Amino acid sequence: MADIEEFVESAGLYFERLGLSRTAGRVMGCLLADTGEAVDAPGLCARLGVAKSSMSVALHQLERSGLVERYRPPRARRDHYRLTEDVFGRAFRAKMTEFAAFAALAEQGLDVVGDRPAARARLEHMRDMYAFMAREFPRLLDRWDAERTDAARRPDGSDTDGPHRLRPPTRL
Amino acid sequence: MADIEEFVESAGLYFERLGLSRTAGRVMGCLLADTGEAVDAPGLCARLGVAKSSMSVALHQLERSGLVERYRPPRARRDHYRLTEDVFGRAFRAKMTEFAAFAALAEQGLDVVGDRPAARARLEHMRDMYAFMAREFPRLLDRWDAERTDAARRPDGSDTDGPHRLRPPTRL
DNA sequence: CTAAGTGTTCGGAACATTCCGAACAAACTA
DNA sequence: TAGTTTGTTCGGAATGTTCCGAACACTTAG
Repeated sequence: MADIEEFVESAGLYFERLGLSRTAGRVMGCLLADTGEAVDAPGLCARLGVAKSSMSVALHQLERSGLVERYRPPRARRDHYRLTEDVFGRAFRAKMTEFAAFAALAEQGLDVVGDRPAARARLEHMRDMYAFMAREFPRLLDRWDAERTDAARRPDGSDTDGPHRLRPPTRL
Repeated sequence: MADIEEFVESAGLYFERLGLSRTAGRVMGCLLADTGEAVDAPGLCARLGVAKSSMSVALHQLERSGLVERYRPPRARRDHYRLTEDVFGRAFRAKMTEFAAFAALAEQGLDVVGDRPAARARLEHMRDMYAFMAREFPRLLDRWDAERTDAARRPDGSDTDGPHRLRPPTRL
């Protein structure tokens, strides 16, 4: 423990379960804890010991899922990469679309199931529950943002609870 | 479209993205839309065309994740399987543990990262946000249950909105 | 006690995915 | 424009996963 290498590897595992590739997860680990703000592809290749082709697809993956953005510093020859402004908000929003997808799956089931009442009730329950979650989850995000800025306005700790009040609202 | 076979296959894909195996996902599709309440392993094997060994591990997977439960009807020789009482609630709760896991990952990062302020702020943000979600998500489930039973008490449509009021609260 | 039936475990085959190195395309410099 | 650097794409090797069939426990009926 207490080893950065292990953290990067753990991040690889964790983000892999989210549907990314292993190396993409390791890149996330590097961007989160190890490297500074501005990294380039060759640096990440050397850091993780992977070919630049693998790094290319991994970075594309991260870019398309909105977790990482690419930018070109003025007068620079190569692209640089950094975490998106609101990485975790995007990750949560991805979860939300997952909920919507399951609601759609239930809808598809309702289209093909006959009139057996038990199955219909089951699928309607599934559809409504996932739709409810897809609808309410963004509001949870809003609440998080609200409490966060609220804690920033009163950094004396006068708000009630939650660990999120302990820090200023640094826009990571 | 409008084909049960396609729905079962879609369910296989969708639940596969949740970490289950493909056949386990197909079994979920069958239990959701196709088969009746009580199915046995040989029936599912014939229905999906898989070996009974694969079905055994798939059903174990579903049982350990709490989506399916096994029971033995009185005087029956073989086990039967059905969806858990609160399948989707359990699925959501699994998501919640995923949030907690990511909070723990951030904590691990805080243990190994030095005192670079940017990285610390990033990881603290990550930890607090995921902890917030892990904490608040169950309350969303509670709200769902509350509105659902509320809609059941007043099935005249006097509650405001949401598709969940359209059905009686059949405990699937 | 014997035999039939049910469920699990294991080794190997089939399958899909990931990754690397090399070839390719594109952009910038001189 | 020629040459260099950066980034992407592609075929093949390697890795990991899933599935099947067979062998193995365990239970129950007769």
